[in-house]
Amino acid sequence: MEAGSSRYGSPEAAESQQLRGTNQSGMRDHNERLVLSLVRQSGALAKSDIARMTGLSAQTVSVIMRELEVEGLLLRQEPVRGKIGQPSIPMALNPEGAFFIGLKIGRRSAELVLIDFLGNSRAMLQNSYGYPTPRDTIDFVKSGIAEMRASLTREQDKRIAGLGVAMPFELWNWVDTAGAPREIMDEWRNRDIRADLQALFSFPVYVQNDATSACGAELVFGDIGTLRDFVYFYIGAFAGGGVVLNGRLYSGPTGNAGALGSMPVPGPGGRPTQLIDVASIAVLEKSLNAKGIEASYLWTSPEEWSDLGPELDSWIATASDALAYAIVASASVIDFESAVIDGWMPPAIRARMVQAVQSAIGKIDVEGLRIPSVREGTVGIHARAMGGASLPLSERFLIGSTAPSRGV
Amino acid sequence: MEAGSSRYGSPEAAESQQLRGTNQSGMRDHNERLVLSLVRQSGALAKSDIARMTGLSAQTVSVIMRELEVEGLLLRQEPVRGKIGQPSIPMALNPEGAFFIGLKIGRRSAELVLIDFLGNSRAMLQNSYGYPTPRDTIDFVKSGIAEMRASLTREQDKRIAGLGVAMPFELWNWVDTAGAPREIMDEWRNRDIRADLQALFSFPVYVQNDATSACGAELVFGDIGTLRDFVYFYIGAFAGGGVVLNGRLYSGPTGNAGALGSMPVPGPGGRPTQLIDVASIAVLEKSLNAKGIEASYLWTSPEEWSDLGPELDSWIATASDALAYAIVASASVIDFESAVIDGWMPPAIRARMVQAVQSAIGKIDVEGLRIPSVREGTVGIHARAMGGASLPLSERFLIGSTAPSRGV
DNA sequence: CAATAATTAAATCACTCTTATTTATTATTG
DNA sequence: CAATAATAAATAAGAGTGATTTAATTATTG
Repeated sequence: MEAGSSRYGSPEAAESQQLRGTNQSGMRDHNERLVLSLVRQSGALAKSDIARMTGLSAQTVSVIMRELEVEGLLLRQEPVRGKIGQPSIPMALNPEGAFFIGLKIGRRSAELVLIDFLGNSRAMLQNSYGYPTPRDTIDFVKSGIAEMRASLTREQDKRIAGLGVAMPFELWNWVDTAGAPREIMDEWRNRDIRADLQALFSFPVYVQNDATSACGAELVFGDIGTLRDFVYFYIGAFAGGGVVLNGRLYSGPTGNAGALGSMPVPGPGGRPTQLIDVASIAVLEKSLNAKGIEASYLWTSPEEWSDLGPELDSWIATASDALAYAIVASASVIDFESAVIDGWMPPAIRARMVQAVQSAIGKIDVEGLRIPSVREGTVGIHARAMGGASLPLSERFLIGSTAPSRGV
Repeated sequence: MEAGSSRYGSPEAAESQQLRGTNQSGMRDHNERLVLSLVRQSGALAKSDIARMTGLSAQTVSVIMRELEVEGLLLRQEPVRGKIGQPSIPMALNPEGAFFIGLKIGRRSAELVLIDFLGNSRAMLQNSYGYPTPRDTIDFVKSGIAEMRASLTREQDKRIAGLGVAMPFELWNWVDTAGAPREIMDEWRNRDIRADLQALFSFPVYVQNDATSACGAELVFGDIGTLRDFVYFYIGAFAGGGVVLNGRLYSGPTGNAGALGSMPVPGPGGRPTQLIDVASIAVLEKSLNAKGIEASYLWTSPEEWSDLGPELDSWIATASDALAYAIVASASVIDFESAVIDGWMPPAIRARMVQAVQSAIGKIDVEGLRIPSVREGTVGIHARAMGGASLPLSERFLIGSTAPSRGV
């Protein structure tokens, strides 16, 4: 069985690759998603605002938004007075409009998160382990989701729109690094985890690369302003990335776009190495362990690391040099506006890394390029699970990138 | 005046960035483009084929294709018999359906090409120079296009759909390399060449990066089979690239996507350098000149280079190492299916380079990546001018990437 | 009260879909 | 080999959907 392309995907992944025609329901669907996307971006918008922004007629927008209000996806806000003319009525997303579940499968732990339509976390569960097994993971999901659903009203439960799973690319190749038995890893390789989970639930189940998911969380829930094209790095036990093009998460033909951990970079002494070998928490842990420093709190308390001394400083330095290099290389493939860095680390450390990366970029020859600005991620440590949850949200309620032309 | 984003673009570039709604004419436009794209890809297709491929109803396809036939864009072929049922009538693109003009502005010469709807070259003009000036370029375009149009019937002339200009990113930064006076280069910087050309013609004028254009030519006219995602390298006086995502040329938010010449790569001795500094014809020329070998025929006869000896061999070796590295780095940003290499060189040399690149990739650590296959470009030396011409074709007749959902 | 802007009802228009029909061809039967 | 059945392509007619246009209503400012 071919791995990869069949690993990631959605219920309809198979047919979506084909070029399809558009009909009226496709047109309406597109316009509805457009309205929801704009309202999400702006907080709240009046129908007349939407009409201006989309070029649709006021009447069309009126019909669409009334329907979205009836469906419980939009909430009427207080009329805005003070301007000439009839006061406008901003429409905001209804937090209770839909719910989404995200699952992150990591090297040391799994996370389940339940979020509402605005991306607020409503419940979160964790499960730690030495290494993940399919059986335990499915048990965790089964009981965890049951517990979460018990906290919802019947009305809310009906509005669960899907489960998104964020997991690493070819997790079964961890044999060496994770200290897991080969037969467990082979189980991961040979099992279709998406299908197994789909069998448990009536809502759709999606699977996506974990770092790509984190990137999706930044896109949908993060504070990115008008940013529409960026490259994203998530520094966890390993390092990975994601790519946003034209306001849309781009996961690539095989779902492995943004495999930035595998980017070749000049290592210590100029010898080429992979980004993941210098810019990951696992490397930091190893260097601490080598000095006899116990560092398991790196995994357990990402909100606050204790004083780490010079090992941390030199890790930040080498990791940032490599990240700077990877950003420049990425910018020569796609002219990203920004590079966003987040990870399983305290915000203060993240801020130091961003600063270090910015100054490291200054030392690289960037002629012929527009260098993306470097910023911190705004979602933080739970970005992967949140990103999993963002997947059904995007699939169901958000718009694709290239706007179909409106015609004249 | 801000350079870059305002440099490249189309007549409607300003508004197209906005998220627009879709209406019926947009839907029809989309479906028409879809039909034309599929017919272009397949050579000729019956209405029933299109209906199956698009998911549109047979009747809808019938109406659309009849109209395209009346407009002279499609040609009815001989009915296909031998299968059960009524014989199908394949519809092919009408070569006379539309005409396009491409202009390449290069370091040593400009090229004008007139192509038909199938991409066949109908006329080609060249203008050599030490360095390009805006005034001479516009004169060349004016007289060249007048000459080309004189060869067309009145009917054909009416079907010219646009002019596409392929020129380097920030051409005015050639001050050092091209030996051109600063004031000429500043003229390039401060002038809006697109507007100047647009003033001369009633059809739309587009401008795009030259290597991106070459990539577009490969996409639209090349023999790429079902390839839908690839990274493209064009090795000319300088080196540049392009990116195709989901079957569509991706030029990026500032039009500088695929600036692969600026990709940092390990140079001779492991010191980081830019791809352009090892993999460009200018570098080859310099190394030949250093040995006292006159090499101006590199520019004048790209179809056949004479015996070049060891300098060529070592150039191919270093260039290929760097290309291999750039391909791996690109693959960690986007999981391209293929890397396509073309350039201003004889096909035999191109073939040697591709082979060398393939074996060089084998020596790089590619864990966690799916390595794209490496292939030769199929358009060849005139890819940039052809790509310019492909720009109005794409804008007017081809489909965007993400298929708008068809709805249920 | 005049001007302005938001909103929406009603009528209209454009485009696709469904259904049914016509036409052309191959496959099968006696 | 002629007659019949099966299959597939193409299209006409009518229904349905959704956006647009037009015009009216409402709420506010100055």
